[in-house]
Amino acid sequence: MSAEVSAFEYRLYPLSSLKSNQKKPPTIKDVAEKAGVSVGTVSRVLAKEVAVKAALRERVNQAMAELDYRVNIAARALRTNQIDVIGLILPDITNPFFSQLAKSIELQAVKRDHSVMLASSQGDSVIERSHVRAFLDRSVRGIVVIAATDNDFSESQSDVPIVSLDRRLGRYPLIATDHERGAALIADHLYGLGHRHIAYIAGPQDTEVGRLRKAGFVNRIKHLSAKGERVKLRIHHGKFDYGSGEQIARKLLKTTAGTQITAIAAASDQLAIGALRVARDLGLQVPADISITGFDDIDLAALVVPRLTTIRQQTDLLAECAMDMVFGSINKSRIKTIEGELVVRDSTAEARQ
Amino acid sequence: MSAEVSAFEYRLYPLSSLKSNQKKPPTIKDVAEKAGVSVGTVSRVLAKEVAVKAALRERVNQAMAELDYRVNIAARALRTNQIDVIGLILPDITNPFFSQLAKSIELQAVKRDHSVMLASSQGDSVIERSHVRAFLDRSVRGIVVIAATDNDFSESQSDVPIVSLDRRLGRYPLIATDHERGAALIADHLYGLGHRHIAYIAGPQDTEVGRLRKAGFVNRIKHLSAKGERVKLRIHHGKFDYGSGEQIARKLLKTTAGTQITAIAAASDQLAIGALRVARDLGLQVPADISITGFDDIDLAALVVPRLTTIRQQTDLLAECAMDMVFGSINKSRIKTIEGELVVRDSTAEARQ
DNA sequence: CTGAAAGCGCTTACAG
DNA sequence: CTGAAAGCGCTTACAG
Repeated sequence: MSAEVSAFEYRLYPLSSLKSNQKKPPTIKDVAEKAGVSVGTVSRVLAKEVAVKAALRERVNQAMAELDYRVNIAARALRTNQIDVIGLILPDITNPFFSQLAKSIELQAVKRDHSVMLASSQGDSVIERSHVRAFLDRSVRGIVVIAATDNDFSESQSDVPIVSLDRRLGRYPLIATDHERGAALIADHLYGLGHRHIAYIAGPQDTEVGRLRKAGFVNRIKHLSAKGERVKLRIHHGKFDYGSGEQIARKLLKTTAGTQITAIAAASDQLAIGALRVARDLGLQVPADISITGFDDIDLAALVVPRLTTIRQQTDLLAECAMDMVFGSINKSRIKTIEGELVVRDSTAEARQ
Repeated sequence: MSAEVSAFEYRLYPLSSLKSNQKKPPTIKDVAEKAGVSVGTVSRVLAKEVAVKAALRERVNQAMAELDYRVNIAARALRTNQIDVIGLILPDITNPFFSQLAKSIELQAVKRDHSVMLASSQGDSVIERSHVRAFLDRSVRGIVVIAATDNDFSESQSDVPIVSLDRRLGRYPLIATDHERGAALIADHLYGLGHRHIAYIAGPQDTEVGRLRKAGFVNRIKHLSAKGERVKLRIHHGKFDYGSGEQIARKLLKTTAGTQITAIAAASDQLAIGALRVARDLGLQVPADISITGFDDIDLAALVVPRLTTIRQQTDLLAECAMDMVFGSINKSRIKTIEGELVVRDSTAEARQ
């Protein structure tokens, strides 16, 4: 009895149909049959080749519509060694600036009928390297990487275009904001407001970004110092995150030397926001007692209290240039620089006396 | 003369080698030859099948190492109708809570040797739908979606597991925080601090999350009202973003009724942070004059001034459960709920008299 | 346990 | 302009 039941059930749901109880999706062959043409012709219609007679094209399109045909991407990839995917590698999607960049990249990719694969390096260039290889294995159309750290990374010669964005990867082309000049704009701004005791919270010096922003700021301050009033500049180093900002600002503002400081220039908005929070904790008014500046202009910069004076990076433009370079000619230039823009908000004011 | 030169150049760089001047990557066939076995055996070693003699396995592994062999993913995908990719669809990667979730998902995927493809729906369920189809076309291993809005979405029956995370997609299984209970915890907290004039800033009511959090909060307040002191509750509706919080709080606090309010409970941290900023603009001290609460516990919640009292969502656990469900048995439960946790920080205090 | 062979669904020279 | 056919690099019954 029980055997009978189970046999009956088996008849109803044979194993093969359990695993996939929908019919197999139609292939190019089905379309060809239905339209009464060869598979080659279907493929040509698919590829939007012009050299197909309108009548045939029409029949093929109709057949595809009727069958709800969808091209098999794996088969195409196997033939062409290429898929419509852009690989994006970044240190941490949680970083608001990177997530803005990721959004822009995705937008650009969709605009070109591509998808994006996302991989986090967690700031580790070994992981980063393995992600690059993995993307290459997948025959992606191109790879965009926001590099973890400086390194001499270089994959064995490959057809796949690799470009770095914001933070340089090895000798690959780079699209980035002019960090040096942006930092100089901040220096000018603070100097113009009469600040002569300034602390600079630098980003990590094992990244080009960190070094460039610091150099841009410091050199500009030196320049101004040389031809005008002298500036006392203290420099501290951290990462780019909130925590570093908090930690460094706390240490800084508690020293006696720290009490003389009238402005803190931070190498990133996150650092600046961390500093903002410390200032508040210590009962300092921003900007009345102390001015604070950032870099990046993440969404949050306009929302913190007080709103942050910073350098705006044009993420949309950066992403667009990166993708242009991926899809563009072979003759890629080494580096493409985008201007940052000084955005003056409420966190800076004239230096207190 | 010029013809000669060009012929010479052509000889040096025939077109085919210009396009790809690296040698073709080795295939399973090359490995088989080198190891002196059949391609079938190589494939079996690749698949880590145990039923391969150690001696052969050894030879194959050696050959693969020497040739630096890498499996062709497209070919495998064509055969198996499956790739080691998880599709992740979310409304906006820029939303800090979603980006935290995305990070956790990617971590989980890597742990299972999968990659993630990212697609933004921009809160539009038509785009969302097309992304689902696109992922299905790619034969991804599974799809995780943070739904744009409520809708009765349902793809034609498919082998590919689809699960929704945080925000429900159609009738697909959902992994989410217990929003209702979380909101009730906030209600208890505020009531316990003596707040009797409360404003609730609700999230969009065309999302289940928005409705559940509101219901959880409102019902709990009603319950407390019924058996204790009465609470005056005002409800306003917005989106989940900073801007809505700012806008609603501003309107709210400027009314005469608004001045009686001693607490604002917001349906998200972003709304709460927007409200925080308005309170500050209007010269209100938080929490002395007014308490403000959020929901999510994004990184930022612990960094704003004052630090935000909120409900912590366990993003790692949410992501893990979602991936367990993707990779898990066929017998998926409709819904899996994770507890939220009340995190009391500095933005709430006893109600002013 | 292993090999020979079929076949996944496309694209693309090659003829005509 | 179109068709017939080869082949991309794998996996997997099927024998043995």
